[in-house]
Amino acid sequence: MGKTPCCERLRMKKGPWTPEEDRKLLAYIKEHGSGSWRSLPAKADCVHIGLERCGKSCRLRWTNYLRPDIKRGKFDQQEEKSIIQLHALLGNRWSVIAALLPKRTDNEIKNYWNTNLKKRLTKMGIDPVTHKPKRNALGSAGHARETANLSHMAQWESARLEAEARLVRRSKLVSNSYQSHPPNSSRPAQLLHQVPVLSPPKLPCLDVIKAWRAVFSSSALPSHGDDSRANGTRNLDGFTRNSLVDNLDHLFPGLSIEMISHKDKSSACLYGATKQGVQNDWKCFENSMEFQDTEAAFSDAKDPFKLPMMEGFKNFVFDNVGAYDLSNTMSHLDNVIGSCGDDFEENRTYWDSMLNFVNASASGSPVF
DNA sequence: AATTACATCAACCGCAAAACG
DNA sequence: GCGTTTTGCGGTTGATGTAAT
Repeated sequence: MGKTPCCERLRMKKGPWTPEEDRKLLAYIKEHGSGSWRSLPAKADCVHIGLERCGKSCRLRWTNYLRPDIKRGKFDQQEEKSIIQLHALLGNRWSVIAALLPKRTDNEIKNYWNTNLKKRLTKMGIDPVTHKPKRNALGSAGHARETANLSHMAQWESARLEAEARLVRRSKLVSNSYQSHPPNSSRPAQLLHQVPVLSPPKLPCLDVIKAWRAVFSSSALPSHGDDSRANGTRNLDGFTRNSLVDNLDHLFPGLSIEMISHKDKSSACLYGATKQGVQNDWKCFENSMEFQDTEAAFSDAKDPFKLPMMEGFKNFVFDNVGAYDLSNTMSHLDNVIGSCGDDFEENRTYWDSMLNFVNASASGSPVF
């Protein structure tokens, strides 16, 4: 490598962008689209429109500042929480984190982490790299086991998150292409085949920590001794809330699911979306309910589908996803159970403490 | 009011991977 | 298949704003 930076090589302008430059770049993108920076940079195009910036600088300005779908300003509590949680799982993989935080750029998240969140965690005696209390850094045998298992969890979840991020990115690509090339335009037909068709305007949110906690908080996983698990013939009613979500998410990458129970609000919501046939048509399922006692309702492992919302979701799955191989579900479930293993309590405690300190800090702590 | 220290964030840099010719 | 160029990412810098002294 060791190439001369394009800005220097082409004697392009550097430094802060002026409103006039922004206007010119926006005008260019409006006319040509934002898909290909290859066609925009430094050669004749930028100069031609009076923008003496290299393509790299243009792309950066667009992706981090000018893009219309960027949310600017202060991060709210939920976003802070998500950043901390995702960083605990993914480390400094800002692009993946940004893909899971709608409307925020990786640069913005990275800045916010470095200037704000990292310091807060340090002040609280929590190592911002490991996300563990510093006094436990040298830890015990139990800690080693916890770390090993957490690492395993992180790898597993990380792979899934990256896949999710790829989907989001591809969906944005489709969205951009759609803007640049409306259906009746001369958009190359090739692109339509290359890029999987996803819903441009809305992808379901996936809160990974909630998913994690759902797995590790579940008292509803079927027991190993459950005979019906072996035959692979029983229907969805045999599965519990958490294993259903977990398995559907893995078996059907196109089906995104979020299911949350809010203890304090005594409510729950379930969200799912799946692609319909060969059309650009996504079908969504969304349902929420109020309960007298959510905890009791969801901890009833024996008959979770008495809940009407679950009944509705089950029908949604059968109607829109169709037949699938239950034996895969079974083997995956075995893996889930296996990975939970003996460290179940330790992991649950870890994530609970993560959430607790964020929640506690948000309400009155001098640090937050 | 002036100076200094600290915080913020847009923008740059270098690198690696992907795409191109 | 290979060299070159472009793209995307994470780390870092430095200009600017704000608070403290």
